[in-house]
Amino acid sequence: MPKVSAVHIATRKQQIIDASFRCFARKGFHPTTMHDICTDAGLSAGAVYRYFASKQEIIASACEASQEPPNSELLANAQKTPETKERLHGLIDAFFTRLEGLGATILNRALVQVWAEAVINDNVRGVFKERQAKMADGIKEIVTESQRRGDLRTTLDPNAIVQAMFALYDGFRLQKAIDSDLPSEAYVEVVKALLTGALWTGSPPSPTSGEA
Amino acid sequence: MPKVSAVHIATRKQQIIDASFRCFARKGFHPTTMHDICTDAGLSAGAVYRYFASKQEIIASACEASQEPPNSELLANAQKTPETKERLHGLIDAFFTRLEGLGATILNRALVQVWAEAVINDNVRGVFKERQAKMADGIKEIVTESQRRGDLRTTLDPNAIVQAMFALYDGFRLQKAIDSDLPSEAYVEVVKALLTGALWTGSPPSPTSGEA
Amino acid sequence: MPKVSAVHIATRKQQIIDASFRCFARKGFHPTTMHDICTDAGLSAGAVYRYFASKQEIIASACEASQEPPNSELLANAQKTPETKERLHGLIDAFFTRLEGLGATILNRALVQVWAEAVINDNVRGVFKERQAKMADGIKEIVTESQRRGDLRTTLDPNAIVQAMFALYDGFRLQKAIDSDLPSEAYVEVVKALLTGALWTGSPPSPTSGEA
Amino acid sequence: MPKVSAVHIATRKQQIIDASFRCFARKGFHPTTMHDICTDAGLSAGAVYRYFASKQEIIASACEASQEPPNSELLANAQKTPETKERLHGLIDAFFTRLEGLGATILNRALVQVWAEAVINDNVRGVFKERQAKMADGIKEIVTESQRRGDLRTTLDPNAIVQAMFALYDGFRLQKAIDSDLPSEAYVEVVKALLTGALWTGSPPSPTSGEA
DNA sequence: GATGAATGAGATTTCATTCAT
DNA sequence: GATGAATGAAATCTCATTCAT
Repeated sequence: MPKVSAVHIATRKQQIIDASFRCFARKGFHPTTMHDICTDAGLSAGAVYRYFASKQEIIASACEASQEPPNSELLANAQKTPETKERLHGLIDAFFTRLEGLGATILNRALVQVWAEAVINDNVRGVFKERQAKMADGIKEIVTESQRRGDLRTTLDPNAIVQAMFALYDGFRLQKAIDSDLPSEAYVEVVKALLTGALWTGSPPSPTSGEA
Repeated sequence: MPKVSAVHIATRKQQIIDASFRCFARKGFHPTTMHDICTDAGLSAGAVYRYFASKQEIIASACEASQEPPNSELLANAQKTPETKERLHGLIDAFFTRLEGLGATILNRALVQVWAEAVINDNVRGVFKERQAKMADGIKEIVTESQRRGDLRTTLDPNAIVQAMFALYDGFRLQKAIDSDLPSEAYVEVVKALLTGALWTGSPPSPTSGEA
Repeated sequence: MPKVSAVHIATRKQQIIDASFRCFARKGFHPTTMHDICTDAGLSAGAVYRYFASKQEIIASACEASQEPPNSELLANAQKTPETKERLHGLIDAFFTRLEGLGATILNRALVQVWAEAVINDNVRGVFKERQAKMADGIKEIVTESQRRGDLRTTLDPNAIVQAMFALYDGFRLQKAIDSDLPSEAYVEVVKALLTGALWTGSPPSPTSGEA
Repeated sequence: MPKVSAVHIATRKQQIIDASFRCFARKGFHPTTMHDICTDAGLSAGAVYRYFASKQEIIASACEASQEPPNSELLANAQKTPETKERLHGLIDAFFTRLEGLGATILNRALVQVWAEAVINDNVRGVFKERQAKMADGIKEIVTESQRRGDLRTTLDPNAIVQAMFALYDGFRLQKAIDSDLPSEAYVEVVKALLTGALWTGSPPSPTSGEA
């Protein structure tokens, strides 16, 4: 019985989280009512409250769920690729490929709501920073490895490089959240070019350039 | 009398917008109550409603106010600088310098709320896209001019380059909204390096690289 | 479940309409607060709003409920009486008998509020005129039949005669709304006398009298 | 100075009462705001409050003003007419002639509001009943005189006859308040006929008819 | 387990009234 | 005297949450 129950509970919880995602992407966290979620999930208020103690708990669960699943696999794949340039391009493709497909718009829109909530809600911010830090660590390894190889300039702060990579990713998700029809291909090319020196075709940097 | 009145009205409106900004940055649009705004502005409910017809109107005004003022001056300055690299660096400095100072944290946090609202609110989204487009146009001129000069690769879509520049800016503002202590210097260096070919120190791109 | 629900809903709606009637008779539509209605109905605000979407909807429902139920039965009874005089007396008795009893004062007072609302509110006026017209049609048949028989002067406009009958009824209800102790008997006698030629005992009308 | 002041005060008061009348006829007492009245009167809130202590006072004044001015003259005129039938017809004409003209619709509509207020407001009801009683007294004299002359049946309660006369008047005003286009002529003919035995053309009443 | 009617605190908004200028 | 900005109590309505069935 506990086994069956556990599966049932997980199913119901997922059903509710899925519904809340759709609602949050459509109306944001606070304008979404419990009634909205119940209707979208096809459950009664009483049923929903059996699985989540409060709306806050649903918001927290949705925030957690909104973040990338542990991408150790992604990084492991990247590390299999020997050449730095191919490795970075592969990483970029892996991330941006996620932004295609039907569920991506809902995910992007919900993510922007999560950001807004992280700004004002200590708990959500805590979870958010933790996940972000974990992901950053994985990327940072790749960056410092690339610096060690002499493919990325060593005078630049590897943390800041990672921040820029996140910015290029999140900034684009924001743009897609607001305009879901935005195509990705040209943007991905630019990101690849930025990270592997293929944008700038002017005079090469002076030896000390970039050392502020 | 009209003179006095007009000034008075403008003052009060600004007072209310300022208060609402602080509230919105702290709690987000929807959890902020009119009571919060009244208290923060030091006015009674009736007084606030003399200047704004509804909470929605205050939100809309705050959204408009949150966006960069028309930065024609910024662009004009950039265009005075002859060399492309200096020009881009100047532009980057101009934008990121704004992110320092006391009000910047409030502005960044409020901006993330504006993004979240733009995702779910047609009116706010409309205003947002319009302003964004206007700013993008200015930047795009600089990008295409740089491509014409042969300083930026012409096979890359200038619109996508502008998108990447926005992403590098907005993505960082998001990070500062969530962690206001984040220092800017190292990040700015990376952005400059990215745009002027100073990050990548590995093998140069093959002639056809970047042509997807 | 639908059966139980339907009965339950009807019961609750009636409970709320009854309470609102008492409140409206006591304080009028606009000075009556939702709190008054909730208290009088013994329900919470939320419960009341489950059955009526707004105060306006309660007012509209009360206005409809305040009007005489379709009195086809009344008219059918009248038409069974062969003699015109008896027929009119029966009709008068039927109408005025309604004005006795406990609920009548509340009904009269609420009705005056409905009149006031009909004057200023297009929707209420529409419903009011429609019901009034339906009732007038029934009475008019009796009047024209009486004229055909030669019992009522044919030179008088039957519509105007019906209007006068309504006036004698509504005008008295107004008086009872303001002074609920007013006795009905003497008044009813006068109405009967007016309609069946028993008031005037002076010289008979000249043949052309009444032809303006 | 006191003389000038007195005139000024009276002028202003009248200006405010006139404005409030228009507002009350349009929206009813309670939905009318002080702002409505100020705007319609072309005065500021402060100015209005110099002449009336509260909205209630304006309502009370409007209620008083809404009632027929002491119609001693009307009655005196009637009493100059020797014959009962002419006398009653003259009285009826005098009353109903007032219902023509531009201001009459506003007056009728406002009057219905006054009735509604009289039902729920002790002060207004008091004033209303007093005025009503005064007017009734005058009419009653004419009725009893007519009974003494043998023109109206003496077995009918003179008070009830007066009530019926009021009902015929007020009931019609109600109808005109709701439908201002309603013509008066046919109705006036019916009222004259009712009161002077010209409606009923059937069998005469039995000697004891009307004695309940 | 599931339901959905009921609760009631709290949100937005209005408006009669005051008072400094 | 006149103005109209400001006040703040109170009204309408919503919605997260509970609990009897």
